[in-house]
Amino acid sequence: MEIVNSGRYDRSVETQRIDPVNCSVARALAVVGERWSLLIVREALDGARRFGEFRARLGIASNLLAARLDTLVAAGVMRRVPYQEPGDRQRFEYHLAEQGHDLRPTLVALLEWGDKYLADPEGPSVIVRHRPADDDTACEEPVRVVLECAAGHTRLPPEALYRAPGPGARFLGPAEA
Amino acid sequence: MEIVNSGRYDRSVETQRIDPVNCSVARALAVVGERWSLLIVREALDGARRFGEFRARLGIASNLLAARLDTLVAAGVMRRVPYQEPGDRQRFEYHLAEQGHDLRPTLVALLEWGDKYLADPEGPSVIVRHRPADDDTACEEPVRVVLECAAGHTRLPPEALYRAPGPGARFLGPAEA
DNA sequence: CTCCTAGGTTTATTTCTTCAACTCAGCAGC
DNA sequence: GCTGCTGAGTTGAAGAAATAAACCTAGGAG
Repeated sequence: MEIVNSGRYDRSVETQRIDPVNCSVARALAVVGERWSLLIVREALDGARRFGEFRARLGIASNLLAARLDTLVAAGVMRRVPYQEPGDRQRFEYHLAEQGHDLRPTLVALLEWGDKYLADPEGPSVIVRHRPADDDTACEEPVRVVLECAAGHTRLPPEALYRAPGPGARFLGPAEA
Repeated sequence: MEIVNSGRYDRSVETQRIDPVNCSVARALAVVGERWSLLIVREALDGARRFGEFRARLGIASNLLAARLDTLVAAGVMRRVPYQEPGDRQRFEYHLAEQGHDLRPTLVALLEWGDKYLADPEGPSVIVRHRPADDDTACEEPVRVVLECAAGHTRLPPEALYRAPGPGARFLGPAEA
């Protein structure tokens, strides 16, 4: 029953535990909802790649960091990439895979929420800005996350949404509302 | 060697634990990063209000549900509201506060990510749609989360962002990037 | 030959989850 | 007025996970 890939426990994508509803939010949380996972991804998005870098930035215990990196690699969020400093042996660093980059909106949303309700009295410690690409204007403006529907209505307020069943819907509970 | 800042981070809620960096993401996760919190908020956004409703939908143990609801109420994400069914004693139900509604973008982002990478073979089980308001067109189109900068550039890809220090920035680690 | 360093393991202790059983207050039926 | 039922929780034991700290390992430097 153990799906162990390289270390002790795994239960990453096959959790069976925290997936009481057939919902992608639950499945996403099964992968990145563990205690340090999103913070690791955040640091990776900010450029961290090496074990010690994550460790120093986050203050996480090394065994937990190792376990979380294993989970994230197994889930395809990060890749384990060998490198070799001149005059040193081969080691590994951890790069974000596409899946990891795609967590950016989630993290921006969380950051925004935290800034709004839990900010430091001095203000936010981090601002996400628009990095100008080659042909783009050099805007550097702060970035926010907005909800937009396929018809083009944008900046929808949270109340303007509702959940509708999709093709994979499965109603297992008694009270469906 | 441990960089963990000794005792300066009690000001927010009761975190104490997962706030190694002065960052709103970490603080947000201290509030809603516990194992069931976001799922509870999701159900609340979908209309759940009563203890038993959350319990039936999520399959969570009742003591944990009670504990999480307490945490969410203490953090201001939900409100505990008395109600009384005719011919029954007073009980409490749990309504989302504004803070809770503002988690919607985070949940949509997570849903989108889960749909992209972990979806059911049959497709997503839930689609978030635009609910038409009174004066609005009845669009009902699916909703996505997009990144938009203050200069109006919208649908930014994840790579187009970078983290810049804000007013409350505090650099405690060695490598700042 | 020993020390240093990055990148981890191992181990012991504390804390959190889970599951199951139990409480509590009011109502309904007998 | 006693029994049982229901929704909303508490309590307690057992297992899993988090934490902290010590330990290991492979190569290079002194």
